[in-house]
This record gives sequence, C-alpha cells and structure tokens, in this order.
Amino acid sequence: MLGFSYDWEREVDTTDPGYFKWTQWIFLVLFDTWYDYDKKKGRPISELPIPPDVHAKGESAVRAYRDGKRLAYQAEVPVNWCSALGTVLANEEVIDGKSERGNHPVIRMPLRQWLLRITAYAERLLDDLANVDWPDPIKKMQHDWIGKSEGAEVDFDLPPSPSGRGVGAEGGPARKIRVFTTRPDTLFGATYMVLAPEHPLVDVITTEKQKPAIEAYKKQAASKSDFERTELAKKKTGVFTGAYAINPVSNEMIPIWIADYVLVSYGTGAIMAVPAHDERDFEFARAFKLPIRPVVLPPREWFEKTEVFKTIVSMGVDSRFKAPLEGKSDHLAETLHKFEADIVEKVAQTWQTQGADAHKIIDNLYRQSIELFEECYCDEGTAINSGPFNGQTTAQFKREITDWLEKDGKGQRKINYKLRDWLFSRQRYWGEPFPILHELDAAGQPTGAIEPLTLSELPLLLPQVEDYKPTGNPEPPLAKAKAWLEVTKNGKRYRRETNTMPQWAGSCWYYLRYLDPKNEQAFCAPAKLQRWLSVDLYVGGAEHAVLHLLYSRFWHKVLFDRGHVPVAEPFQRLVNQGMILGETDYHVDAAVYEKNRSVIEKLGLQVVRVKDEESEICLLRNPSAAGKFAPLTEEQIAKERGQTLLKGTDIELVGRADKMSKARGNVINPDDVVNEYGADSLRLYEMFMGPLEAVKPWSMRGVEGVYRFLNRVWRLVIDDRLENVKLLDAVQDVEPDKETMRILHHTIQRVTHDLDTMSFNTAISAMMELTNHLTKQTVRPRSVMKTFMLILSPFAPHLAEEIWNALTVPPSPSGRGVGGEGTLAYEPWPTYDESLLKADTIEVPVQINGKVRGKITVAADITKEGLEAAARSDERIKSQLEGKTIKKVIVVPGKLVNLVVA
RNA sequence: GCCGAAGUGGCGGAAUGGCAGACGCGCCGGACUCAAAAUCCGGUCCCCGCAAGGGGGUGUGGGUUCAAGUCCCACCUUCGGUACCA
Repeated sequence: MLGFSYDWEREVDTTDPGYFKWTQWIFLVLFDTWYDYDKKKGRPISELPIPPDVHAKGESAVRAYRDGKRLAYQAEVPVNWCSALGTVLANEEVIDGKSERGNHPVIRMPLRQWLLRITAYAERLLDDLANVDWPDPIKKMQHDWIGKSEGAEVDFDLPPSPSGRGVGAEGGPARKIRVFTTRPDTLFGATYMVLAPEHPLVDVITTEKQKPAIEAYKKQAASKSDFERTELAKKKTGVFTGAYAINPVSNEMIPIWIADYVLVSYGTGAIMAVPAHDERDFEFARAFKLPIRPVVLPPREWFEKTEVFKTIVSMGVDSRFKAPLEGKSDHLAETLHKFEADIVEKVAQTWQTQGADAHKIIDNLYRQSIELFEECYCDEGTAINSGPFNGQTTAQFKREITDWLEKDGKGQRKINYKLRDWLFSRQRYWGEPFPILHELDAAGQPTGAIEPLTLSELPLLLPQVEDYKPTGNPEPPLAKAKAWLEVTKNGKRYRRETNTMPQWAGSCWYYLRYLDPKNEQAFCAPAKLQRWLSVDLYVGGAEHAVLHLLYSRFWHKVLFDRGHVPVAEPFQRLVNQGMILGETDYHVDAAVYEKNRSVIEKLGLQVVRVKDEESEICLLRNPSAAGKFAPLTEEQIAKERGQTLLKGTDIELVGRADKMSKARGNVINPDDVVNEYGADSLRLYEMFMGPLEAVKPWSMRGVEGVYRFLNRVWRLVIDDRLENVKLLDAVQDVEPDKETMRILHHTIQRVTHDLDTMSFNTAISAMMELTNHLTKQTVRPRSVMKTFMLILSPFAPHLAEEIWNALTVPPSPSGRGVGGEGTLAYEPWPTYDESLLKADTIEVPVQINGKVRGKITVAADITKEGLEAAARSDERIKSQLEGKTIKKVIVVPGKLVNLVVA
C-alpha cells in the first residue's frame, strides 16, 4: 500500500516447517562444530584431536569428550522454577522472588539446558566490529556486552587443617581456590576472599560452627533473582565460612567469606578482596570490619580531593596541631566530630615525626591509617606495602607479578569475558523442536549418549498435543506427547529432546533465507549467497543492539567457518531508526488534578489517568467522538514566564510526546491516515518529520503540510479543474531558462546526496524549494517536470507515476499508457551537471570584527583580491570603516570577507 | 551510579568552523469569493526605532579562533540503555 516495492515472493515465515527445517539444520551445524582456539576457527567435530588418555578410556569417554567441546552443549543451569504455576519463568516474570502472576514463590533450581558456546567467538565478535559500518554507540554496546578484561588467575592454597576438614578432607582435589583478577598488582592488599554462595567449595570448607549461618545465607541467596541480588542489595551482605586461605605472595592467612555480590557465573565465582582498591570490597570490609591495606599510592590530585585533605587544610597544618599536643585536646574533641578527632590525633603524631608538609602527612596517613579515608582509590598508581615490588607503576607491577606467578605455578595470564554462553532451550511447547535423540538403556533410562537427526529426517515437527500447558514439573510440555517422544532407530531406543528452541532461533538467520526462500535442497543456494551477501543495509531498532545482533553475528560466523556462507559478517551497514511518538499531549500530576478538579471539569475537558512505575498523571484531552485522540490545542494553552498554563487558569501543564500506547489512547492508525491523505502523504510525512535516527513526535498538522505539498506538485502539471487528468497548458516542450536549470540540477544534487546519507527530510525540503520556484513560472518545461518526477518517485511513488504517465503518454480516451508504457520505474536516476550549478553572481556577506555589516553582490568567479577590493569599496562598509585601521583581512573566496579593525 | 543520545523560534526541524532559524506547521495581513473552505501573494527569532539603523540571541558558565549552534573544559536538564563482571 505504501509502495515499498517489497518482493513478496521472498516472504518467509520462521514457523513454517520449510523454514525451520533449516533452523534445525543450523543447530546441527553448531552441534557438529568445535572451536579451535589455535586456528581461531570453528571446525567439524570429526577433526577434534582426542587426547591419548581419553582415548585409552574407551568409546564413551571419547564421546563425552566430544560432547564437552561442541558449540551446542548441555549443562545444568539454574532457572526460575515456580512450583505453584508448574513452570519455568523468565527473569522479567519474577518480582521479589515471587511470580509476577499470582505472586507465588519462585526458587532457582538447576535444570538441564542446551547452551550455545558463543563465548568461543567472543574475540572475533569483538575484533570484527572494526569491519562493519555501524553506529558507534551500538558498537560500543556490543563491545561492553562482550566485556573483555585481561588479568590473571591466581590460586590461593587452603592450609591443612587439624580437624582434617576443608582441604580435600574427603579426598577431593580441592586444595586451593582459584580467583580471577584484573589487578594482580594488588595481590599484597588481598585481606580476605569471597566465594559466590553457589561456589562448589563452600560446603567443603565451611566449619561446623559456621554451617548453620552459611546454609541460611545460601538459602536466602537462592530465593533472590539475579536482578534483586544486584539491584536491591545496595547494602553488602555475607557470612564467614570459618575457613582461611593463604595469600600466595604474603603467605598470610586470610578469611574466606561468602557473599552474593560475587557472581558464580563470572570468572571463577571467587574473588580475592582488595578493599583498599575496589569499591565493592571496600564497602564489604567496612560493613564487616575486615582489614583494609593500601598497596597502591594514589596521585596527589586524588588526595587533594579527599575529605581528609580538606579537613587537614581547613584546620591548618602548622599551628593548630600543637593544640592537642599541648593538652588542649579535650576542647578540640568537643568541637570536631569523631572522624576529624581521629585525624587530628594521627596528624599530630605524623607531624611530630615527619614535619608539617600537608602532602607528607597525608601520604603517611594513607599508608598507615587508610580507614580515615571515606572512599577507596581504584585507579592506577605506585606500589606500596608490596615487598620487592614497591615503587613500581601499576602496569609494570602487573607484568612482573604475573610472570612471577606463572613461574611459580601459582597463577597465569587470563582473559575473561562478561559475555556468557547463550541459554538456548525453553521449556515451552511453541518453538522449534531440537533435532536430537537421547539414547535409552534397556530400563528406559538415558545413557547420556546423544544422537543428532540427519538432514533427511528434518524438519522435525511439533507433535499434536491435547494441551500445551505446563506439565507441573520442570519437564517441558513436549514430554506429554508420548507417541512422539520415543523412537527406535537402528535397533536402539531413543527419547526425543523435549526442550524447544527460543524465539531468537528463527530470527537469527532469516536474512539468509530471503535470498532463496523456497529452496528445499539447502538453506540458500551458494551462488545466491555469493551474489547478495553481505546485507548492504540493515535498518532496525536499537533495542536489538546486543542480543539479536550479537546472536546473528555468532551464527553467521559459525556458518562462515564451516564454509556455508562466503563472508564473515552478516550486516555491513546498520542504521537505527528512531521511534515515532504520539502527538504532543498535556498532563497534570494526579494530585494537581484532584485539587483543581472542579475547574477542569468546568472547562469540559476529558481526563485520562495513566499510571507508571513512579507516579500517576492525568492527561487532559478534548471531548471527542468515540476513541478519537484529541489533545489540547495551542489555543487552550498559555505560556507565561517559561511555564505552560491551561488557558484561563493558573494550572501548570506538562506537555510531552509519549510512546503510542493503548493506555494513553494516542495511537495513530496508518490506515486512517492513508484513507484521509493517501499513502504517499503518510510515507512522505514519515520521511519529512526529521532525521531517521531521531525519536520524533507525530503531528497531524505536519501530515497536512506534506499533503498540501503533493497537491501543489500535482497542480504544477495537471489541470485540477477538470474531471479528466489533463496536462496544464503551462507544461510545454521548451528549453528551460538558466535559473530553472540551475535550481533543478542543484535539487538533483541535494536529493542524490541526501538519499545516500538517508537525510530524507532535507531531500524533501529541497524538492519543496524546487516546487516553490516552478510554481512561479508560467511556462514549465516538460523535461524539467519529468526529471522532477524521477527524483520525487522514491518519496511519493504513486503520485510521481501518475504525473509521469501524464507527461509521457499522449492523450487518449483513458489517458493512460499500456503495457509498461508511461512508467518511470525503469528510468535511470538523473545526474546533475556541475557546470550548471554555478550562478553568475553571488551575494557575499562582509563582516567587520566578525559581525555582518553589509552584503555585496559579485561575480561568482571573482578572485580573492577582487572580492576584498569589492568589500572595501562598498559604500556601507566604507562608512563604517571611517577612522579605523584595518588590522587583518580574512577573505574566503565565494563565502565571506571579514575585516578586523582596531 | 555507569554508558549512550539530545538540548536551536509558538511547534517539527535546517545549518563541510564562515550570513543562525532552510523547508514545513502555526500565526498575522492581503487577493479571489455573496460568504466560507480550498488556493494564491506577502510577512513572521526577541528588544529599541516611524524608518534608516542599532542591540541581543542556539540549555548554563568558562575557553580556543579573525569567526563557534558546530571545537575544548566544567556543569544543568531530558530521553534511552544497563545493573556489584573482580
């Protein structure tokens, strides 16, 4: 309807078996691929080298080894299980540990899931961002989402304990706790450790005495969602395990705690805490009175910003510190708060031994009494309290200590990513079934062996089931389809996978299917991939910045590695279109409304109450026919001293354009707009509103504006007084005059350029200017009008075609061409002639001290010298220069003259 | 808190460091009309002035420059995203 020229032959439907056959096939490709970190490439699982010791253990060990390396693998992952609803919930569906619907308790429990090893591709997903033409903010979001950080893994040994508990008491291998840190240089400052509550070692190391507290804390943590654990836990919580570990550099025994600010899913699920140089550790240490040891000396500027420094300076270093020393401390203690009194005492001590230099004093305070500082220093600096490494810069220290750790076998360099593997299964009925079989033994129990279906067995359809409600236990609904579930193949019994794939699966690769939507032999013919990829331009919302766009890139790279697509990146250029908001609408606060209720009612206004998270507002509207959106008009608004008031009252209004929504009743239905103004008007208005990327409010008056423009264009060519479509007599086969040619070619240039940059709004204004010029002409050359229609056609295709037809087809009873005659669809895009763009004369502003004081009209090709002379000799300028000396003259040929005077 | 984007007339918005406000909406005046709608023509950033002309002006405060909406520094506001990533 809007003339988008979509090729409906290429329509795809991700839920069609002909489509998801290939979604399942791609899953099989993922299943059949392992990532070779040396070659930085996904390779067939058959090429995976099997270590001899694995080989020696036999077939099932080899199989397990392979399964552990595949890009599609199974793992136990905690999910939000709501037993009352009998289903697994998404994070958004859980509020305060209760289900959004029904408010039933939700617990996190581990469940077998399929995951995709996107983390293997993290480095390439990061690197290849450099090769695509995407908006920088989106690139940055992906960059941060992947979240690469370089550091070291360090092992903290657990001491042998007299009780025999802890340290591998049950013969387990765990004699150490491994942590990841980006700041190995702060190792000397690690004064305690924290494990995530879910960390497997927690149960092993916890002492008998601490068991009840630890258990209680773990239970509490399990009932919180990820969101709450992070969002709500502003205050640090945690419990001591009773166990200690050995700091590998200082050989100190440091306590091990558990706390939910440490996430089990990042790094190793355990941290070394350096409270002096990490915000979170600092807060935690303060809350639980754990020792804080500074190991990085901040630069002076940091000290000078701290409260401690300000306190010292405000008290005066030189004289006043004698006071407490001379027995007047009672008086001082009364007047200073505790914090300051502490400082006074410490400063006094330092002052005695070190002298009165404020910087020296503060340096000493920092090294010895860091508790006095209200914040911690987390940037780089110079090493202190770090044994042989003292005095080193952070970068140097990091390098050397990592080398030392590696040499001693206590740690190693390590790169970590925030990006996690992609949880790819859902416990729902709707979704693509996994093309996977689980082998069963004679007793009908899974053996652990998994068997992929072959391409010839695809698509695997969803079974018909009586109901697709949850099963009431964590088993997905497909488990109820008994007939579908069990399969015998090559004499072996199998059970089908009962999880289904998420929504993302189908949308991850649809751009490839567009190229060859009906192909039954392949997801797409290689020649077509070669011909079309990569996608030249992808227009989409910014909400897909990280998830969809990252998932698609990942799948594409796997397909690339396996030789199924010819390029490494799917989308060459990406543009985020902005959202179109509803029309500007005025509201008052609910409280303001209640107060002024009678006044507002007297004006006959309608009120729509809208509640959001924080507040309730009352939208004020005009009464209108059922369902019609009628916001206040400008006549009903008064603006005074920067305030917006409801006219005739002192009620302050807030005017704002909001997202279109049913609740607000401000939804614009495109069908209505098309009925009233036509498809070209709707299309043109959307392009004229403003930059494509910007969020913009809708305006019905704006639609009328472009509608009027299209009418003017029509009347430029067509005699609208007649019933039939008939050319105006003004349209003639004559040579255009010079000025018209110049404007026409300038318009072609502007429209061509603006289309490239997708600045549709300015392209349209250029054509409006052309129209304004042509309207004034009594003779309108046919050639000019034809060219105009060609550049107008991408913006208003229907109208441009109609006019083109009238311009090119001789009058006939029907007035229309036949058989492709009289269409502009196949005409080439017009080109512009540079030489026609230049006007004979131009107007150039003349500035004096940067202010425009006059304008001169000169030949377009005037020389720099000529321009300056013309400026100086202009009467107005001359009179203004009287009695002044020109100190400097700036002449920009064709642009301006600026005379700088004393 | 952090990250990102944006602040320009009554409104949507234009301006490779070079005449701020193109184009459109709205508004004002005029033409056409018995009248209205539609259409056409002219005007429309603010202040002083009859005018010629002058002064001010792109969120706020500084800075760079002959020249700043545009570049730099600090801040304010709005919108969007994100959540302790060691």
